Amino acid sequence: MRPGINATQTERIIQALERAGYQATPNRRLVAELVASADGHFTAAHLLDRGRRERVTIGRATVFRALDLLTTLRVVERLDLPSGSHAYVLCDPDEHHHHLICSSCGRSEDVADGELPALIERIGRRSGYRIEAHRLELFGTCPRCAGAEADR
Amino acid sequence: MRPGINATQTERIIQALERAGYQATPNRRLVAELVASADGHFTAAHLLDRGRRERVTIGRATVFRALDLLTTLRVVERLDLPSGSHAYVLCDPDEHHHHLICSSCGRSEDVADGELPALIERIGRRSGYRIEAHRLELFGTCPRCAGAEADR
DNA sequence: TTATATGCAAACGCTTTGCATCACG
DNA sequence: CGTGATGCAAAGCGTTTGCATATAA
Repeated sequence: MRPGINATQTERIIQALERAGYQATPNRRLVAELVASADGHFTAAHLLDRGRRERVTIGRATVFRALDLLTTLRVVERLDLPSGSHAYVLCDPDEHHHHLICSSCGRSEDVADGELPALIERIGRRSGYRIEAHRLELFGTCPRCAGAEADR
Repeated sequence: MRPGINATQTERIIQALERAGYQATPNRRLVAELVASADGHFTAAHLLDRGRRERVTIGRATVFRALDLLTTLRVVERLDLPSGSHAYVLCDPDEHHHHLICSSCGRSEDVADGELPALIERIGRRSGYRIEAHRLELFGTCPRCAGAEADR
C-alpha cells in the first residue's frame, strides 16, 4: 500500500476509458497512474501538482476534464468533505457503496451498502417521499492512524 | 407551510443568536425571517436576493456572515447538493438528524437518526476505523411534487 | 481529413477579506 | 469611547470555457 504505481489498477482505469470509447492518450494514462497510486483521496489541484512534478506539461483543464470523465465512468467519485471542499477517491464502479474516510491521513475505504436500503425504504414509507438517491459519508480515524496516536 | 413569515421560528433563531452573545441587529433579524420563511433549502445568493427585494440594503458579506453564524449555532446546516453546489436548510439544533431533500421543489425534511448508529457501529467494527462523524443525505420527490406529476 | 484531445489564459461563480463607517453597549 | 456589525469593492479560490493548435483514428 505504499505510494508506488499500481499497474493493475492503472490498467483497469485505462480499460474503462477505452471501453467507453475514449482515447487512452498519454495525458490520460498519466492521470490514470496518478489516480491509481493515490493513497486515499485527492484534490484536482493535488493531482495537477503531482502531474507536473512528473515533468510532464499537463494543463489544469486536462486534469479537470479527465477527472470528469472518470467520474462519469464511476471510476472515481467526488466527495464533499466536511470542510466544504471537494476531493476525489478511486472506487469500484461495479457496486453501489459509500466511503469511509480517515480524517487524519485521507485514506478511504469503500463500504458496502448493507442494511442501508432497508433503512431507506422505511424512511421513504414514513415520509411519503419517493427516495431516488442517497449518499452516506463516514469520517473517522483509520487503524493505522489510531495506532500511531497510541504510540505517541 | 406557505412562504409567510413564521414568527415563532424567527424568534427561535434570534434567541439562539442572543444566547450565544451576538447582537440581534436589524440585518440579522431580517436574515432570521428569511431563513424561517424559506420553504426548503436555499442558497446564500437566494437569500441575498430576497433580502434586497424586501427593500433593505443588505450586503452580500452580511448574509454570508450571518449564515456562518447560524451554521455554527446549528440553526441551519449546509448541504452539499449532488450538483456540487451548496445550500442551507433550517434545522433542529438539538438532535442529530439527516436531511431528505426534494429534488423537484427543494423542500426538505429532517430525518431522525434511527437505526443508523447501529449500522455505523457495525461498519466501524468490521473496518477497524474509529468512526467520528457521518452524514447521510437523501434525495427524492416529495409527496406534493409526486402528486403534481401524477396530475399532469 | 475529420473528430478528438490539449494547453493556455481568460472568464466564471461563489465566498471571503480589507477597510472605512456606523451602531450599540 | 471601545467593541462589534455593516457595506462596498476587491481579492481569492476552485472550476469551466473559448479558441487555436496538435494528435489520433
